[in-house]
Amino acid sequence: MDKDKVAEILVEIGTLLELKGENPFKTRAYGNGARTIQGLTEPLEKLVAEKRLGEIKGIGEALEQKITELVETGKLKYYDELKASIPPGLIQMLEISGLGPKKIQAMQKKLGVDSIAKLEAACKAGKVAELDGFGEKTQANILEGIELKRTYASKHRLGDALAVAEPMLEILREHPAVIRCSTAGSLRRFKEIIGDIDLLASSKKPTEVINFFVTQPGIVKVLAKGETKASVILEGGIQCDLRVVSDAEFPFALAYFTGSKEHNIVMRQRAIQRGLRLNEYGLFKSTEETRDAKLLVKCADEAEIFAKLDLVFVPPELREDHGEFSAAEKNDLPKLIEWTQLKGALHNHSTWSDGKNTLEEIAAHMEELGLEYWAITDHSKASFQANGLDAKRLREQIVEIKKLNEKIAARGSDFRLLTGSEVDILKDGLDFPDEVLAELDVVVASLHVAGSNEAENTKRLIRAAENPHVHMLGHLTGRLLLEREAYPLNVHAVIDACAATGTWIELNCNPWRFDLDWRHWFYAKSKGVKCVINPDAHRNAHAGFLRLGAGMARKGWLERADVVNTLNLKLLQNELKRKVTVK
DNA sequence: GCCGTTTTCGGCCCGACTGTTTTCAGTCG
Repeated sequence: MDKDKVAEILVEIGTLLELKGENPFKTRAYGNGARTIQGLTEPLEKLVAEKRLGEIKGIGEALEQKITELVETGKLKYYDELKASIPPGLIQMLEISGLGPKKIQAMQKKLGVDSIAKLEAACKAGKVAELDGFGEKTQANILEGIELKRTYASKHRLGDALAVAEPMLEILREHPAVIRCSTAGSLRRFKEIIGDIDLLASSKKPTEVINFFVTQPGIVKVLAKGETKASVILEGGIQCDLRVVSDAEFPFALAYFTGSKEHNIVMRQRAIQRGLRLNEYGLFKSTEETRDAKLLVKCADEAEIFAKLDLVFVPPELREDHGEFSAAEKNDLPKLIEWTQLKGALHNHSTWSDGKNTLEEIAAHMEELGLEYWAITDHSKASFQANGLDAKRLREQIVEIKKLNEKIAARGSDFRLLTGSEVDILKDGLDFPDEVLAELDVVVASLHVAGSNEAENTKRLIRAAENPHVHMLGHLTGRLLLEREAYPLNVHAVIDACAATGTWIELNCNPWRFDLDWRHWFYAKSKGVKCVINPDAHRNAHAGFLRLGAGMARKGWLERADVVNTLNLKLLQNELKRKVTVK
């Protein structure tokens, strides 16, 4: 059993224990264990075989035993029994906003409610309101929560969230009572999937800002509204929370609400170790919880908070408790890539296959953006649904691109389109023979039709990496976020093959993909595999994905030198020729 | 369930908001 599956089961055990009313710290231990396992750089099987799991912080005796059983037998008796003892409907009920383990337990015990359907019926019959600790309002809120869950998804892709969050932030920034404002939460950390949008503002008149916020157009429902905090649902169903604090509190609140929760826990612990107390209002010279301004350690921004805890500034993307503390202590954090360092992209489409813009439109737009190059890598013929090119059309396209480049050069511009193909990885090799691939500037090899056999998929990708003409593997795992899982694949084996052959791996920055996942780049980087941040653009507006892709690369701790398309055109062209030469 | 320059037990981050209460429990982030 692989580590993702193990982590998934540990998380589920935590949830099930929560529903049983277990000690919250015990349930959290399972969640922590899951994150630890997921973040391992060594293969889990190896750690289990060598009995070294217990040496890892956060994995104790109980977790070691359970993980070992899972890895060695693919099953866990404790988990099966636990799962059998809890109706699956209860887990779904946990997803209803406002319902937690305690209320769910109470309703199950007293009303026999063990599914959302039964819960809805009990509310409509007025039975829930009669229970101790419940009332009319709670009952109505549960019904509304059921409706909201039905209507709206609880998870959203980063691109969709940014599209509504950034305009809202601009509106707040314009308000005269707002001093500073920022996104926070998973959005600021650039998680590929976010639950809700967190906004933070500082002001001397918080209530005024809150009142302004909840009356903005595009808000379909106000969930909660207090003096300093409001929660609303935006059109499209994304929840958006705003907190308003004083300007002196702003850096502390920003750090706090940016999280992650795991990162914050370590921050607080570091404060306590230094005889200080950290919360969202400040850092205090006290061992007691306090908000006493006389005890406040003033910090003008987040960097000063980190400094007081003997850390250098940790960029929001790295705040996942994934090793940022040990690196920040030693001033050993990576100098993360900036999206403005990207000079072009190497995987894009045009009207020749399934793209929406012509070669001329693409060249004009990308040059206008200040980029130096843009590779046209339309689909190969096996992707007939995408109007893939055969060798004849591909050669015609090469001629067109060369002509267009000559025109661009004639008016004194250094911008260039590059010729290329996103060649399909078929069952028995690539969709073009080597002599055709040899005519191209850029070759991206992608697996579009994968099988269900992990070994087979892995073998196909490794064989593609071994081809001297293939520069990079495209969207390696084939996942579509919130829609389709990655196909079964031994990612580490493919990364190893790329390391051995000098093949690059794409970080496809279409917000549906973000593939390869940021979590794998630690390993890829450790093996010396280079990244290419590609928008896989099907229309000119998709060039904007580059910014998101750079954010994902930052989450994967990548620096400028790790990313091929930070090179200027000349250096890039040298690199593109290198693989064939060394073979 | 994990952990230990407060070490094998007793903590574990903590405040805002809501709804139900009349001082607090549950939920959320």
